[in-house]
Amino acid sequence: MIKPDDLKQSPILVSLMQETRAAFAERAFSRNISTGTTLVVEGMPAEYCYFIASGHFRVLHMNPEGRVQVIARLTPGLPINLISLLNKEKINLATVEALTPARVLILTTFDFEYLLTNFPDFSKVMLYVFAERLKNMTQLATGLSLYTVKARLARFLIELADETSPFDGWTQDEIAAQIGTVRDVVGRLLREFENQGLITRNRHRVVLLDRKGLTETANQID
Amino acid sequence: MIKPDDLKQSPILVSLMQETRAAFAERAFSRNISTGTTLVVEGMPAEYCYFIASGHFRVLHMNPEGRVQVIARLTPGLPINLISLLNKEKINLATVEALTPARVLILTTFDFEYLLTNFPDFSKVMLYVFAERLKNMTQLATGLSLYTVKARLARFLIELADETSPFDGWTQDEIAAQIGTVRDVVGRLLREFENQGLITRNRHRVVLLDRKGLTETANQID
DNA sequence: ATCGGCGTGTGACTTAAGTCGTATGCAGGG
DNA sequence: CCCTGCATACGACTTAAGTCACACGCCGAT
Repeated sequence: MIKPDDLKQSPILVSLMQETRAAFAERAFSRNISTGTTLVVEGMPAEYCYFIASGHFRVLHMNPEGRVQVIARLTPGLPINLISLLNKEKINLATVEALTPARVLILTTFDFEYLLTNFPDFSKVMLYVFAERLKNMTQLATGLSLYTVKARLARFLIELADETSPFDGWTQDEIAAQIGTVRDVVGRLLREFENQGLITRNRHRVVLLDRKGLTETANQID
Repeated sequence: MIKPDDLKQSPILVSLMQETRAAFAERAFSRNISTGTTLVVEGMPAEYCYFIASGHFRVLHMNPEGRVQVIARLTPGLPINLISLLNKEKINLATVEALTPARVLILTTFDFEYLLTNFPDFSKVMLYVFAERLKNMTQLATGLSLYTVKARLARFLIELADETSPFDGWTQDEIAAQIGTVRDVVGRLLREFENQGLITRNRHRVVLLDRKGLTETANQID
């Protein structure tokens, strides 16, 4: 059983009205997730949506070859699989995996729709969340199309450095899946950046040395 | 002055409640747009949002080189620039151009937010619109990252053939901007498809000959 | 009819990025 | 301690895709 006040932990749900949180808490149940668990599988019928109580997730697509593109990384508070529920086919549109131990609050499709229709502030908050995600997706798409891998990696490193809660499970494979390339290329470019004195690396952790220089390569087109 | 019943023309706004449409009509004003007009400029302060009464638009990004990536094509009923208004920086996140003569209904930021807070069905409808767009954006991004230009073009042609209201202003440049490549490459591949007997072309119009064959190349990874 | 602009056709060349093979290094479990 | 499994390092090779140069054809405006 979930207590309404527990939901105040969530940076998203906290902005709901008291009664909305109560209705949410009444219907949701919670579940613990261990690292690496696949919470949602693309192509399967969509039955639930989730709200992250704690932990990190990644949303991804895979092509027939097995190459992966990460669509989004989700942090506590954010919803999972809403879009699948809102699309009338009700099929999971992407795969979602836990990157850390995590806990999620689960709603059935039915309860989710109930909240949506009866608690206006709920759908309004979701709208803001979607706007944010749409912005990120746009950046991802335009990055992939209009900038080189080098520029995308430079951007990624800068954003990473600015992150408030640094996640440090970044393997080269992870980075590659994030910026839309393969491991080998990431390795090569990191070496190149290191030789140029833009970064240093010790123990799988990248440290920016020359932020301005990196910003330049992030905008380079040649 | 806009009459509430006019809004029933819009495939999106028609699903609002009578009173919501009335409130919308009371606040919106309308404007005619000629082909090629840039309605929204990326980077400028976001002051209005728009709802398409008639006509087609494209949403795009441009890199410093001038290469263009189309993010979305918008048809009657769909909103324009909502995401920019919902993001707290209130800066236009992309550029929007009219592809045909068009008419739009305009709301100020203030009125938009007013409708959002006071008419729950309004925000709920927008949520569905966003879900759809998020789905499209995801497809765009994963296509760019995980599939070849050839596969993307094949997909594009198939979708185009399935379109209900065929838009026929498709130059090779337009197609290129849509699928994330350049004119030359589109031309080359169309020729190749034609030689393989997958399509024919007469007078700037592409006709599918072998849908199954095209579907195959759409999924090819080699 | 002539002109000029736009969209297109087409080959030759360049290059960013992906692929492959093999080597090294570190870390945890038995 | 030694395996075994992951993550990384790095050079050689391949290729998809972008770039360049130039020619052609169509259409609307003068």
